Amino acid sequence: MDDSGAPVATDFVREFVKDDLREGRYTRVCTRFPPEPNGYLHIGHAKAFSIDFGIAEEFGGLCNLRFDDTNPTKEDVEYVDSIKDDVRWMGFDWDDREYYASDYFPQLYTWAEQLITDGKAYVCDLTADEVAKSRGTLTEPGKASPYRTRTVAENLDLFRRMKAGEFPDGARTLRAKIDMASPNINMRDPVMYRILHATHHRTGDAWCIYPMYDWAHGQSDSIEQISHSICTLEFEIHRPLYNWFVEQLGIFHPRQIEFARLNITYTLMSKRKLRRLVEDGYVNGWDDPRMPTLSGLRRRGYTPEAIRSFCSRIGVTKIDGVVEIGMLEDAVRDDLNKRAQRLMAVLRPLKVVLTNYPEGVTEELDAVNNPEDAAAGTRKVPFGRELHIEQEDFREEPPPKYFRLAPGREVRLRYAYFIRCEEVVKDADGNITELRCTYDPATRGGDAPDGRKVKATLHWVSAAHAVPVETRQYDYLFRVPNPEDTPEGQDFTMHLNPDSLTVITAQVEPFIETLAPGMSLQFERQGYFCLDKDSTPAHPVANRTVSLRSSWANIEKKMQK
RNA sequence: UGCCGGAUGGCGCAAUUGGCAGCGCACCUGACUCUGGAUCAGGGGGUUCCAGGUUCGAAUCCUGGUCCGGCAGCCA
Repeated sequence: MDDSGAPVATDFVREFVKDDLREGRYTRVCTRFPPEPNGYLHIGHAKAFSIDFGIAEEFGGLCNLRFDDTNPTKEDVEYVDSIKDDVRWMGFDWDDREYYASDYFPQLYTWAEQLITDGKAYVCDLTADEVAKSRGTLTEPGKASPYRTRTVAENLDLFRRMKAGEFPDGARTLRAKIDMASPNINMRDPVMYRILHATHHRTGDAWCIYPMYDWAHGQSDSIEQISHSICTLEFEIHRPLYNWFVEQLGIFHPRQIEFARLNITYTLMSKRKLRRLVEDGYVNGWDDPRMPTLSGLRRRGYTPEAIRSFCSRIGVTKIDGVVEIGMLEDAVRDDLNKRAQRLMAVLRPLKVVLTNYPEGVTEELDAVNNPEDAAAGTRKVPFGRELHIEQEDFREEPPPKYFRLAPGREVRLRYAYFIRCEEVVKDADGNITELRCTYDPATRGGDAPDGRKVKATLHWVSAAHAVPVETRQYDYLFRVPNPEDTPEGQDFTMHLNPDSLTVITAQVEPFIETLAPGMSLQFERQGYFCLDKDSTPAHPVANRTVSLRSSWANIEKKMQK
């Protein structure tokens, strides 16, 4: 139970940790988030580090940030910087415990020599192709490398010369001597070191041999005294290998627990494929608001609270499933509803002239900033004779259940007056260009003293005061729930949604000019927006985070069927 | 065909470890409302993968099967 008496969410990982503590396998909890700096973090990583940091915090332990930077050909400081920004933005703190697997290269090297000395590792001269062939298959055992029986002295000598740079890339590897017949292919003498004459973003040219992930990861955890090494399902089959290494070395033994990675409909969660979208120009960078990256979601207007809430709602299991994107959208709406500054913005303007309203007069009307938060106060909205309303808020021939404006009908303009549509003005082609309406001065503020009701309240903006704002309306990046499902010979790009971005210049009440970029907004009756980083006072730009729920949209959809 | 793992309403998860299968999202109905939003009240939807077994009683234990995912990088 927490302070409110509500049960604290638990899951199988937390239960394991609890058991370990109770049974004394570990005396304190230490976890880590171990990204490779080869791309930007996405919401799947947010799930992972919410578990890592969350569990550490709940059990009074610590969570380290460690960069698994063992492959210099794919990594870059740009990525380490973005990763730190994203984790911090999400509200997690690793204090000074910022570690790098590359810091452990010397220790790893020493341990490798120890395994050689113990006869548990050897230098192999087979090519990559030959290793692949001799590894066997899923159903047949592998064949021993002809170099498997080299003497300790020869192995040591060769390994030192590998390190000294005497051999070209790929010429030799250091391999663990385990079991070529193991049913677990990871145990068939896995490669520990490869020769790579590449400059590392941190260690420069100090090394020309680099540890494989499988050799580096478990020992890195061990060095940091990680009690619970929480990772995704695909590493489950590697666990016996990690255990083997720490046992041979006789060092601290972390417990690895695997959970299912996050999948969400209508998007992708693979760093490789996301990079492809960026590099081939399908999106405008890693922080494109259509991307499921944390930087993209941030720019889109998602808040850390919304993402954390989503992560806790989806839970942690070993079931490899797919979360409907509606869950994520519900989490942002829920959060933004409580915090977003309300504004009126007309996306597709329809001119309204109030024929009985004096010309050249401007009134200032009071509007509530956030009905969910009285502390947010009110603001003034200018009102005049000529207004814009939303095109879709008028129908010359209203269908059943359509409550909005129509000829002869009366509706309320939010925070303003009741108006009645008296005349529809059309151009030569029959397009509606203007509505001529009358207003009822007695309804100022939005209430009728005689108690009469209207069925609809419309948002509006004064034509004389409207500020043009570029709005970017985003739709799903893919047209299908599972973009990875493609016919033979095709790839996920075939499912890209050509309409994932629609730019519309909206007419917005002038209050928007006082707001800072990044602030959460709601354009009433439309959706949640936030001011983009491209926004300037002269040219405001707003991204649509997510539309508002709309029961009218559902009714319309059903009527079409 | 080998090994590892998984299976509970459409989706995500629970079920005090053998005791009336619940919750969130989605969906539907109604109330309320100056956002067709929010809120509130209610509703539909389950062969708990299948078949046997143990038991007064099985989502849970046992046996056998089915289906799905992962693993054959000098990637992580």
